[in-house]
Amino acid sequence: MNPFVATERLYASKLKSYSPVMVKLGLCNMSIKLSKRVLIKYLFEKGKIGNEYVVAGWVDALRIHGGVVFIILRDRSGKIQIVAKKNVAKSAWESAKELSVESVIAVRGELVSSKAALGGRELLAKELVVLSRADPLPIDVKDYEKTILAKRLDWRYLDLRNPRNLAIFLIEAEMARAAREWFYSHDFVEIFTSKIVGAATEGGAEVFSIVYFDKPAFLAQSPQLYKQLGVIAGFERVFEIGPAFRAEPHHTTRHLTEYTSLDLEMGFIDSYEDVMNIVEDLIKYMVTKAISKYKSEIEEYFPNAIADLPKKVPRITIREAYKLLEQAGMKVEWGEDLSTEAERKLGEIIEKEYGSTLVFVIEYPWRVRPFYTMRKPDEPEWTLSFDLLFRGLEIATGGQREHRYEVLKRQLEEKGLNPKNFEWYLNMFRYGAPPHGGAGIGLERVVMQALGLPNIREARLLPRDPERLVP
RNA sequence: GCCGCGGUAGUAUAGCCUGGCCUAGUAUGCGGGCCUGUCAAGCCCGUGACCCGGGUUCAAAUCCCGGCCGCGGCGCCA
Repeated sequence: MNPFVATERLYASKLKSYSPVMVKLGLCNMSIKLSKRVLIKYLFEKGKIGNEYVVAGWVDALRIHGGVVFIILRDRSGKIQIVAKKNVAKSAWESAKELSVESVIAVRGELVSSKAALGGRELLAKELVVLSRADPLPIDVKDYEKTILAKRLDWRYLDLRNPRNLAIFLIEAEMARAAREWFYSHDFVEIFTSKIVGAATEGGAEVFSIVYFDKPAFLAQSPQLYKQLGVIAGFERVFEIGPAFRAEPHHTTRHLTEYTSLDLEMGFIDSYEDVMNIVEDLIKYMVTKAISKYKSEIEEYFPNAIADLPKKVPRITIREAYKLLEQAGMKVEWGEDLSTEAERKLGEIIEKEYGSTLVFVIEYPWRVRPFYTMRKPDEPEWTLSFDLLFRGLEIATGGQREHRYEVLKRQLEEKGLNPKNFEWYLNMFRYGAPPHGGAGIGLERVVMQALGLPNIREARLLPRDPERLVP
């Protein structure tokens, strides 16, 4: 049995009986059975000219003439032209000429070859049933550029009827799948940590407050402390793909208040170099898998997408970065974090000098890094940490963590945090904690930079920003 | 949070600076008509809008003030 038909029969077998709604709609009386449905792709790959098939999907386009109606029907596998002719099947033609774009229909028809039709085949309708008629559309589904992003997001489910916008999420899903595959094959254990927390994890980014019965609580801004728990507990290597929340009122094209964080943490490392090796390998695997699987979609819809990734990702210290930026005529503050403009500029410089769209910037100043970061033994003002920039935008942060109890406690206090709030966390380091490190990767940012999207909201199914909470 | 730009039919825009000729233009959508090979179908007819409140003026889409909403830059971050 061919895989397309098999999938559809699997669905059908779950529908043991018709629902009262179907009876009311008269769907039980129609001679088209959705259980006999084949995917459109099947008609082009395996369909026999002259045979009858049932297809169903959305009306992608409509061209209504006098005695003939052309319908471009779309399902998840592709598109095919349906022809309804008055002198072939009058009732099918009558239904067809009353259709609207994006309505859902089922068609029984004969597969015929046609020089004029796309792909050389079309379906000559014998019977056509309107399963759900669509009202006039509030946004332009055919050409997404004709509607501003804010309105598209208000009607996200219609926006995704556009294959370009849907492709973003197919690619994102493939990246996440590839990441999991990579982690599992490298002996990492997937963990699922709580997103409701009693204390802010890092003290840096703003957190969302929630009410947890009678206690104050927060939405987790990062699984940082819990993935360290995983390592110390004895998993040694853990990862998590989950949401992270940031209550920063950003108005930019690269921030979300809720995003997907791809986190990893590993024990028994010699240095943060080990973590960078892992991150480099992982990112390459994720991105390469996705862009090769969706090569044709990317060529068709994303002119600014990257073609491939560099073989070797350069690693430069932030002090070298300051120098490069100064040489390029930019004013930089030594010992400070890189500004947005500086990161962008650095991305350009590295791409020109090293031919790489990716760059690790290492040894960030202690004053801009969180308390758990391990400092450079010989130069304590600098840290064993890194950021990964992709086309001038930070997509990952990581480093080696401080695992020595006394040092960690001192660093916590130095950052002005109250050790009482971190008691459970500090205690972990009293009962055997291996040297370890890890990183966090922003999934939407990877997608955005890989595809060259102008706004990160495009890479999030239902984005949350300071204003947007619906849908 | 600070700063800047904007809000005109379902959608996208013109008009605003320099108030009147705006009965608000165009494209697309939508409704109707003609059409049996279209493929962004075509042709004809029709439909539909100045964010809200206040002010200035003989006169406001246009100028001023307030509000709401949207977009972007920065800081910060993934």
